[in-house]
Formats: sequence, C-alpha cells, structure tokens
Amino acid sequence: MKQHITALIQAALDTLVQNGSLPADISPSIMVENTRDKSHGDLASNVAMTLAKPARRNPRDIATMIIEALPQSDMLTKTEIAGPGFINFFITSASATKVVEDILAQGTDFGRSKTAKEDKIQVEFVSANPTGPLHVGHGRGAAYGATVADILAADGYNVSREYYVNDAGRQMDILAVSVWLRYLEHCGESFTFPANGYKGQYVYDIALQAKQQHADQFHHSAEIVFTDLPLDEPEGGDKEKYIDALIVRCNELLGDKFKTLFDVGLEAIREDIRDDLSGFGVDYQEWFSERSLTSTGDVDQALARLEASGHLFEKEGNTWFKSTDFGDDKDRVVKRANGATTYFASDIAYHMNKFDRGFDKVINIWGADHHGYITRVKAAISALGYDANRLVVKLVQFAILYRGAERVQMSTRSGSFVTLRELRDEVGTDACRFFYVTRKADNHMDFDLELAKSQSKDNPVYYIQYAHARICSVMEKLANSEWQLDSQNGLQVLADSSDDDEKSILNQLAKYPETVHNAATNFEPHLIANYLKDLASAFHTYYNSNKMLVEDAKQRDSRLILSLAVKQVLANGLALLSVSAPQRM
RNA sequence: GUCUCCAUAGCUCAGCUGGAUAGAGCGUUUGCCUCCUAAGCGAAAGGCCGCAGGUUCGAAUCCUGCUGGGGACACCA
Repeated sequence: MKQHITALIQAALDTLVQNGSLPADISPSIMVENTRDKSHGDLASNVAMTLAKPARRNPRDIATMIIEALPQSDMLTKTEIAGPGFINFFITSASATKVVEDILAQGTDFGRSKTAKEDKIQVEFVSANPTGPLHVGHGRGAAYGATVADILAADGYNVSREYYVNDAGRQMDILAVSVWLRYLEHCGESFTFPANGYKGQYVYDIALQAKQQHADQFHHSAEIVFTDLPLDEPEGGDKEKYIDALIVRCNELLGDKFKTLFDVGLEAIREDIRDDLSGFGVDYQEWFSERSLTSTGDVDQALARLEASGHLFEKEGNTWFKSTDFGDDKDRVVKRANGATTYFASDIAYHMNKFDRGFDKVINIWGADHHGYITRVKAAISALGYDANRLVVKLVQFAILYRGAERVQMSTRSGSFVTLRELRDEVGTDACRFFYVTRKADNHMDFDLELAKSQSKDNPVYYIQYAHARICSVMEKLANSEWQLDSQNGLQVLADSSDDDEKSILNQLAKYPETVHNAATNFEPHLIANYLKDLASAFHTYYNSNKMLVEDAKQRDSRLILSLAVKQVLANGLALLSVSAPQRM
C-alpha cells in the first residue's frame, strides 16, 4: 500500500516537473507514513513540506499541485491537505481488507520475506565459558540472539547460529582441578577446598560421574596432593597463585590422564548447556571449539598473515599486534615470551575462520563486559584484509536480578547464582523468552524474581496468548455449531464495513510485514513484542464490544474472518519469538 | 582518566529513524460477566520528554556542551 502511494506521488512529481511547475533538479525521498490519528486518513506524506525550500514555494501550494497531478487510483477514497502541508490519503476499506486475504492465503508465511536474500549471516551468541551451568544473565543473550537469528531468517537471510566453546585456557583448568578435588573427596580424602575453585553443586555431580566412569584412576592421597603448596587466601596467601600451583600439581600427578578428567568436566557442562538452551527453544547449527583453532593451525595461520602484512612486532620477548594502526588505544599482545598465544590470538583466528567459511556478515552477541574488545577485534579483521563492517557486534546489557528490593549477587565461582533452568522452571519458558526480549538489548534490565514468579499472570505474554486462545475458543464453538464460515461472504462484508475497531485491526495487521523487516534490519526483536501487544489490545477491544457467533451470517462471517487473520498473525509473531500460541488457557 | 549506554507518568518501559493532541503495563480512583474465556474491556487522575544552546517549516527524536546515573577498560582468560 505504501509503495502504491509512493508510486502515485512520484508520478505526480514527474508530471509537475515536466510541465514546469516544479524545478527539474529536485529529487526528494518520498516518505509515506501511517497516521496516528484516524481523522488524518490512513497514510500521510510530507513531501510537500520537504519540497518547499528547494522549490521556493509555499508547502500548501505544492501539496495542492501534487494532489491535482495525482493519477487516479481505485484504492483511495480521497486525499486532502492538512496542517502545514501534509497530504493525507484515505484508503478504501476494500483495499484495506485485502490484507486479510493475504494473511489467510499465506498462512505461516505471512510476514516472512518472499524473496530469499543472498547474504549468509552468522549469529554467534551466548558462548559462555563451559565452567558451569548457564545463569539468568546468559538467558538474556540467549533469548536475544536466538530471536535476532530467527527474525533475520524470516527476513530472507541464510542464517547460521553458532556457540563458541571456550574449551581452552586457565578457567577450564581451574574447573578441571575443582572436579578433581571433589573427586578426591568422593574417594574419601578430606582437605580444605581452595578459595578460588568452583564451588557449585554441579562440580560434585561431575566428580561423581568421573568416579563412576573411571573408578580410582585419578586417586592420589591428600597428603601428596597438598605438600609444598603456597598459602591459600584464607591463610593469608594469594588465591590465584594457590590455584595455579594446584593446576600444576594436578598435571604432574595425573599426566596424560589430566586431559581425560578435563574432558569429563568439559563435556558434562557443554551437554548440560546444550540441553538447557534446547529447552529454552535455542538451537545451534554449530558448536565451535576454541581448542580446534590451535589444532588445525588456524591460530598460527592468522598470526602468519598478520606478520606477512606487517602488523606484528616484537617487544620484550612478546609478540604484539599493532592495533593502534586501526584506532585502538594501545597495542595488544598475541604471543607471550614463553610461546603461548593469548586468548586474543584465538579470537583473531576465530574471526578469520568465520569469514573463510563464507559468511558475508557476522553478528556477535556479547555481554556488555566485552565492550572494550570490539575495537581490537575489528582492528584484527581489517588487518587481515576483510571489511570490518562485515562484523556487527551487539552488546547485551546484563539483567540485574532483584529478589524484591534486594539485589541478588551472582558469581559462578562461588556457586551462588540463579540458573537459567531454575528461572525457566519457576517463571516458564514462554514468559522468560518474551520478557527478555521486550526491552532493547542495550538497555539495562531489572529482573525482579519475586515479581516474575508471583505475578507471572500479569506478564504481557499472557495477554497476547490469551487473545490467541480466545479466537481458538470461538472457532471451536463454531465447529460445534450448525454454522459454516463463508470466507467470501465475510471478506465482502468486511470490505463494506466502516467499523472503527475493524479498521484499526486491519491497519495493525497490514503493519506486520514491515515490523518484521524493521526488527531484522535493526536487530531489534522488541519491535515484534510491542507489535504483538498492540495487535492483541486491538483485538481484545473488538472482542469485548462485538459478539462473534451471532445469527446474522454477514456479521458473523466478517467478524470470524477478521479474527482468523488476527489469530494467524499472532501465531506467526509468537513463533518468531519462540513463544507458544496456546489453543486454550 | 578513556570509552560506551542511559535519563520520558509514582514504578518498569515504548515512541514506527524529524511530523499533527507524547503512549502502554503495573499502581491509584472507578464502571462492565442471565451473552463466544473478566488472564479481558471502558473511563478518570497522573508529564518542564534531565538542563542549556544549535540545526529548520517542525525536535522527546539529529548536533554540541553541561548535570546526574549504569557499565566496561591495566600483556586477564
């Protein structure tokens, strides 16, 4: 509809330029927008006002000329000039009704892009370290990332979802040691658990699993394990040095078996995370291992490429990437003097790998704490010879948890946190998915657990689902009656209707495809959530003032056909957010 | 110190990328079930859109400065 009117205006402008009423060198971008107030028609354009200055004419005069030059259209009832020079368009109810036909014909495809786009897009999200179960903070990234991916797919892109598994590095070593120590406890040893170890209950569970699978292969007496170690923090020592010493000790004592134990922990947690996310409606095409970057030689290759293009230098034995050449505020170490590559080096290799896999665009959903990381990663991408704009980083602010008025402190290390799984169990997956996505990702979010749990019925997601369930219920009643729905009759009556509630629903329905498109191009799923609330609201109003199943076949058919269209769009929108559309509630 | 995000109703937040009288939920006051689901609908009250400039026909929206808040940042994975 908007395109249609834009074309009409363009035609009118062409005519005016040809007959000399307007100068030839104007090339306005024609904007057609939905009106807020229905007395201003259905759609409005401000071209006349934007043309006023270059054409050196009064905007209302220009508007008059445009209207006179406008080609005939059977989709419009009238056009008028309003305010300082708006042109308001009034659409015939017949053409407004066409959207209902479209929706019913296209079904679940309504709102999805009709043309597949060439671009391959990768969305990488969550990627939490596999050192423990996901907590509610990760939930937001999961809901946001998954929804962005789904919306992009709906907009016609070829989308791949990926989880980067940080299965290398010190954090994982600490986890392995933590598992080992709990394992030793299961073997009957007793000692004080290190201050810096992972203390969560899940570590016991994994240790028990290790014991069942590998018997006492990893068993050493506490005496041997703890001889000649530096002091831990509670004794006045340094907890970091202490845990590092334990990692070394664990390696010495276990030798080759260290990796076996390490992998027991890694796989247990990775599978737990995979399972958890899957239950949250979040599934991936690829679980990418950080370790694999080293074994395939990607890290070396990436560094070699940077070396070859002259972006590396040596200083004090370390190898540095000259990221300041690309706007970073300092250079970064990629390889330490001892030959170990840094975490950053892995990241460079990872992004090289992403582009080499043929993704045209790569979207990283990161927690807000990675903010400072963006410049250097983009710098590396540029240095490798790729266009850094092909990487889009979306930062997700943390959800700050409250229990009532009290802020909940969370730490994976100490094991005191609310897991995503607990949250799902208590609040429900639908409500969680929806709630996480109702707010813009870059805004802070207060997540009050008490509120989410105790007042879950006030959650807007139920409001939307309720509208869907109501329609389903009416349809069920219809099926059990002697009446049949005559769609053609319904559409005709609807086209002749001048009911305000019906018009506003039609208007809202017509906005769905562009809402999906906007949400996709701006990576803003909350637009869908807001849209659905509005649509549900329009429907609830309509439902309350009109009975659907009435004797009069004309009224009945038109109301039912409109409701069916609403039901379809609600279902499509909820599906995009991975929220269920229940038949009854 | 540098970077970044934010500031809109009592509270939590929208505001369609610059449009006409700034919206919703919760909370407050209040009306509506002999009728398809009251997890709903209607009405009322509630606003210096943080402050000050600038850009133009027009600013909550764009630019600059200020104030106030969240967060990030040190060869740490």
